[in-house]
Amino acid sequence: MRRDLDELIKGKSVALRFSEDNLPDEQAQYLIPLEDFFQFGLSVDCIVFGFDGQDLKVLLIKRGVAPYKSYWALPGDLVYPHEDLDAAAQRVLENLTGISEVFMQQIKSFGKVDRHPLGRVLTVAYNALIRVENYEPRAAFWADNVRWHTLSELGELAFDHHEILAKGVEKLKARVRNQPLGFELLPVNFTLNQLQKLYEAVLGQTLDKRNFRKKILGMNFLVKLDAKQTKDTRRPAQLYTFDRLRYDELTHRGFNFEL
Amino acid sequence: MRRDLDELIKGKSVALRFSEDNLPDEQAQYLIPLEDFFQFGLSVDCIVFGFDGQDLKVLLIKRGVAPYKSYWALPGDLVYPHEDLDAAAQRVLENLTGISEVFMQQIKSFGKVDRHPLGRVLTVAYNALIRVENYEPRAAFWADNVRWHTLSELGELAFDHHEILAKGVEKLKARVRNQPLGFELLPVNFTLNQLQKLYEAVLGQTLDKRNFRKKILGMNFLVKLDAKQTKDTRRPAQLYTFDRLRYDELTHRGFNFEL
DNA sequence: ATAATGGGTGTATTTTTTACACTTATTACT
DNA sequence: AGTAATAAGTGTAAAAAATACACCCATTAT
Repeated sequence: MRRDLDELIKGKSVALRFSEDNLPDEQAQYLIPLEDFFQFGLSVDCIVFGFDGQDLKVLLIKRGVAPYKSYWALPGDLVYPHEDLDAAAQRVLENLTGISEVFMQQIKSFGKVDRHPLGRVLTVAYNALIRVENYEPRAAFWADNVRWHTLSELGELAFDHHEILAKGVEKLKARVRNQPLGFELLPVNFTLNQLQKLYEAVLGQTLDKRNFRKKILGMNFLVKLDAKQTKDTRRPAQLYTFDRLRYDELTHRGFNFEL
Repeated sequence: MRRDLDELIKGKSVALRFSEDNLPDEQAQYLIPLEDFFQFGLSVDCIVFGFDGQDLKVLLIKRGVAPYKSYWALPGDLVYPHEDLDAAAQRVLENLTGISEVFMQQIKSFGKVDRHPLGRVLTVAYNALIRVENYEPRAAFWADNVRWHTLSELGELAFDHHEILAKGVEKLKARVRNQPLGFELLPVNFTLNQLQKLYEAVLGQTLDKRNFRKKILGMNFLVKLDAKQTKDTRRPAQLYTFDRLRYDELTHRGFNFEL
């Protein structure tokens, strides 16, 4: 196919004038050989993290189409030609899983020549953090199935998604050391033990309960609620919520949240 | 031009078989509409940092071609269709400035629809750190001029390069807090005062001399040399060099280099 | 009533960070 | 040859942060 396209655009150049933009006149014309230019496919892949109270999970879809049909893969697809990158990430995730309006951050781009069997496709990976309670992932479009996976129980993934996922996890770990986590992954109201479990899951190490509380509470971005947890627990646990304003203020000052 | 290309590939799809790859047989065929696929241009932009002993500098080229002819810009150009991304960054930098074999890290991709006046071009930005002494940048290809610029003295840049540069500086600052800097930016042998000046330039704050030395020396990746600095200074300064092995060992253990 | 379970609390010790001022080796000048 | 000027170099005490550590509490299930 690469060759088909090459054939199609070979030798063709386009001379352009841009009347509408603000370039000086003599610069507004530019001759460009098509074959140098529009040679690339562009996709986005979303690494969707969730927390079930115990383990850090990642959302994968089972591909219903070739290539890599019936392999588990990160939710991802081609970007539309007239769509911004960040918007594409949101759209693709919604199309494939039904999850919308999600906190997302660009992680890295992957551009090996042969990473996609159909041609030269660059993919931009995004980390997404979601509250599992808020979303019921449902397979759509060409996804056969959608499911949360524990990081330690992954089989072979489609394309180079294993490498991409590893990078996403690495970035998440780096992030948790510099800014508070939980806004996005925990329920709006949560207990300190839930928060600690989350940190332990992400960092992959246990933390001292008293020291953790001292530190977190000392950062002053948690608000103690009147309510307590009423669930099946034994002693009811104090509920907290994040003080977004206070947090933004702190991050703006370059505050360090390292545990 | 967008329209010209649209015209060219409109309605065309390609059915493919991949005999050479390792996909199961029934997945090896895939029908793909061309207009969804090869719609994107891909470029790399290099943010080249250097240190002159006083200020942090960035290497810019003066564009000799439209668009943005005679604007200062980050060295960057289109990626070849059969070229890996990281390789492209090295090649582009060498083509435009003569600088080769450089330490580079991918920073971020920029993909706004309108960021390039000629069409949809995604760019992947790289941070490069170089020893100014080792390279004599010379303009080549379509570069009219190449020059080191101080960060505080920048005019308007081509494309969205101002945004890209800002991101690169931000990442450099974040990096200097987690791993030692200087391997790439300082001469092989250097004095502690040079190293301190570098840290101060990157972090944008002054540091206490005694505390800085205590900290840096305590990390044990500096080797005291027999030589002293013979230059025009007053009292001759002790020269040091980096112990690369020791440093790699530390980074591998997740050591924290924060000042 | 009681056993079981996860929730909650404080202090002493060690380590790290910070603040701070004078002496030394050289060059340039007279 | 003496002296002024300049950047290099050095240690300690006080404050802050990190760590280690063990028991009581409020509820549910039996």
